[in-house]
Amino acid sequence: MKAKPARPPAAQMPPRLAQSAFELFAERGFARVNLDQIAARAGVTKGSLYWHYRSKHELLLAACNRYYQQWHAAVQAAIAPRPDPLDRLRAALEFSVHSCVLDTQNRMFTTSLFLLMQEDAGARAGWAQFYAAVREFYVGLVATAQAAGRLPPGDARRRVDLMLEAMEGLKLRAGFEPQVAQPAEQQAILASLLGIFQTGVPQTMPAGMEPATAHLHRHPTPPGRTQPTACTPPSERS
Amino acid sequence: MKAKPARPPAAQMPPRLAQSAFELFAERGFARVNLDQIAARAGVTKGSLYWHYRSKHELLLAACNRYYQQWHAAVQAAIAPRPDPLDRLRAALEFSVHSCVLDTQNRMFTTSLFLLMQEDAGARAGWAQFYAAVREFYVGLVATAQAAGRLPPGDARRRVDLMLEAMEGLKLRAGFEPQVAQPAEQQAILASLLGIFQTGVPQTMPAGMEPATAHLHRHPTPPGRTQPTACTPPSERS
DNA sequence: GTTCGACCATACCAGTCGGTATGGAAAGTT
DNA sequence: AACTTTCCATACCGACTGGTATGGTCGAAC
Repeated sequence: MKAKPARPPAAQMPPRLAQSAFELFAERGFARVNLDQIAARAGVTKGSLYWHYRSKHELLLAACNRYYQQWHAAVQAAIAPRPDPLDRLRAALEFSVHSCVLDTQNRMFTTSLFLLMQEDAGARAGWAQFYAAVREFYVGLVATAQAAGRLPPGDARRRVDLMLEAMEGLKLRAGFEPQVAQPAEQQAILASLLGIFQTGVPQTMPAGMEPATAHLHRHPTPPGRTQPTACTPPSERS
Repeated sequence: MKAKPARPPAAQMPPRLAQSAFELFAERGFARVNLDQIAARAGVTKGSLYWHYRSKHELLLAACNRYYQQWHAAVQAAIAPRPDPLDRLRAALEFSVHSCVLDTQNRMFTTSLFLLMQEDAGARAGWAQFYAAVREFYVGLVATAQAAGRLPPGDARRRVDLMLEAMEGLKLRAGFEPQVAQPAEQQAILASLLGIFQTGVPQTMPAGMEPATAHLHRHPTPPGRTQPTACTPPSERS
């Protein structure tokens, strides 16, 4: 029996702190987390934190690494059991959509990180490296599926870029339109994303080939409601 | 000659404060702007600011309205001279891509706003209203072009959603991959976005129809570099 | 057992920021 | 002119935060 708690080996302190930082940043955002909270969750105090990390900013970069590693492990696990190339792509997309739409920690952390990127070159570089890795991952999936004849040929990299942009935008949209989290909507979004790869070269329609039924399709939005009312102007006081 | 500066009419004070807030939020982000700076840019002091606005948060909503109005005016001006439906859509997309990729104020402001949305229902509701207005605007453009036979038929709303998500993701990506701001790249991205609307119903390719030339398409990424190295772990100190 | 360095806690500092209290000037009303 | 309302400036408070100074503890080497 050991009377004293026997403090944990110091070697695992940096990862523990990084994990605490990641969790808290993901829960409240970078600006709303202070160092005392991060240290407390890791079981130490701020003084110890500063022994392992130079600043709050350095802790953020460590938290980014946790995020990268966790994403990579999760998506690899999601596609591992699938042998078919198109199935692997679909599984990866399904996992990504699901996590973008439901995982609020993911949303909060990346949003917070994007804000910091605006003024922090280190965070920019780190994310750019992560994005490049994700892109290569998806390009590999798409190219394999194309080579296997499960997808029509086309510029895989450019389509992956479009898909990843839509994925990131979807994550933001899920923050204020929660209905995209419904299973049916998720499936429809997944189909849209998959459609990016399933289409051939887009056929451009020249001017002048107006169909006879054109007059049947009416402008679906009443012209009077086109102005964005936005939120109510808060300038008037009671 | 008037000796005194003759203070401006109070009626225009709320818009001036909202504009100052918008500019500063767009330059530095919500958390890094204080009320003294906002008041100073509007030519008053914090005490006066609090006469017109109840809190920093209320000022944020007012700044949102400025953003909404400015976006709407700018995009309307961009498409006004175009009579052809497809041209109007293209012009709107070109304007949006251009502003997403180059306008760092736009990027900073919306990113900051997205972070606040995570915990502020008011900001969420305001943005949702703005997003709905933008979506209806684009759905109108697309439906008109479809009715005129300049675009193939298809679910306009769902395609607009996909396009808007990609647009928002593009804005984020432009923050850490500045090469997307190059004109040629902008054009390519514009083509990708337009392609969302120019494609018909995506043709699903069933399994087993492997083309004879499948072995010619090689995996374009060397398999050894698939692992994301991410940023260097900052846990080790010198 | 002494020493030394890695590791951690306590206390504290210097600065910042949102928000308030208060009084005075300008403009309108009677 | 006297009075009220609207609008704005000054001064200030209280809470919080990133970062530091300093001293203590524990284990291992000698």
